[in-house]
Amino acid sequence: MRIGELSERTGTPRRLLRYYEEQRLIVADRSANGYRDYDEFYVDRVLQIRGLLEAGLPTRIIKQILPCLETTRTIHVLGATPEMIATLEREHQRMTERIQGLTRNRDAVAGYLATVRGEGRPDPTTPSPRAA
Amino acid sequence: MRIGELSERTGTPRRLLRYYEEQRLIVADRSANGYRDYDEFYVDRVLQIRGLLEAGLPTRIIKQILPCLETTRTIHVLGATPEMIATLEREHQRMTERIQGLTRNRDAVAGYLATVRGEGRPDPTTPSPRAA
DNA sequence: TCGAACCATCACACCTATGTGAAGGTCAAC
DNA sequence: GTTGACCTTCACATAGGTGTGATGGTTCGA
Repeated sequence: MRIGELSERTGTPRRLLRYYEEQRLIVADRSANGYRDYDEFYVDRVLQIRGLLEAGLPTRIIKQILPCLETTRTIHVLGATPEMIATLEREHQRMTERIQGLTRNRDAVAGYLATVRGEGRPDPTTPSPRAA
Repeated sequence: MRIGELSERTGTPRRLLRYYEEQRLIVADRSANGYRDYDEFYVDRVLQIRGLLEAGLPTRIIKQILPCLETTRTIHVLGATPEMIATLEREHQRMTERIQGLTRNRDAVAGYLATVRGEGRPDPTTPSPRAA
């Protein structure tokens, strides 16, 4: 498929698809006329990239962890250099910390919401933790 | 305490403390000589801000949710406007999605690590999902 | 009274992920 | 064969979180 279709199917501006390519997160074949030609595969891949970006990882790191996250679930064990494994371990660690921090803060927000919603007479649409 | 101490105790560059103030995430008293004067309280507060930034929230949003997250755990129920509650609900939702996305990807990385570490013979320190 | 170590403001610079538009090639349909 | 919808590259712009340095005031100890 060409860039327009990939853009539409992933909800990603063409500009960004070119950017991801520039950052070497994806690689596009070229048809005779120079147009980018994407395999079906890239729909998932782009979605995954966006998910990781959304999660706060920089393209630099995403580039490193992507090869391990084949959407086909065929894990690429081959070619795992020690440096790469170290990077992954570090990043795994960071992701975990991030998740914890986010969770803590989200729960704090949730607690606050429960309180203000309850404000004496509990809101039936949103059971508060203690009201449950 | 002055900015230097707060900086050191929170591991945050002075520059950023001033930036957070500019963004109105924190407010500093001023002593007679014009120096910023921080209450003990701000150590926690700054740490919290950094946690939220680290989690990917922009200062704009952090500013809104901070008043609900008093570290003293004295929840500020007063002055919760409907707009603010709506923002919080939206943000709570986004945080949850973020956590899910992050978790999914982290687990994928973990799975990969478990595989390459075990490379045939499973690594006892990292139980693989199916081995468990 | 001098120097070191603080503090202040201001301002320019950077990086990353984006937006946006210009200038031009390709191709299918009318 | 021209129009319109695609595609290309190039390039400048913006926003948010930071880095860094210039320039100068305050405080304190030697």
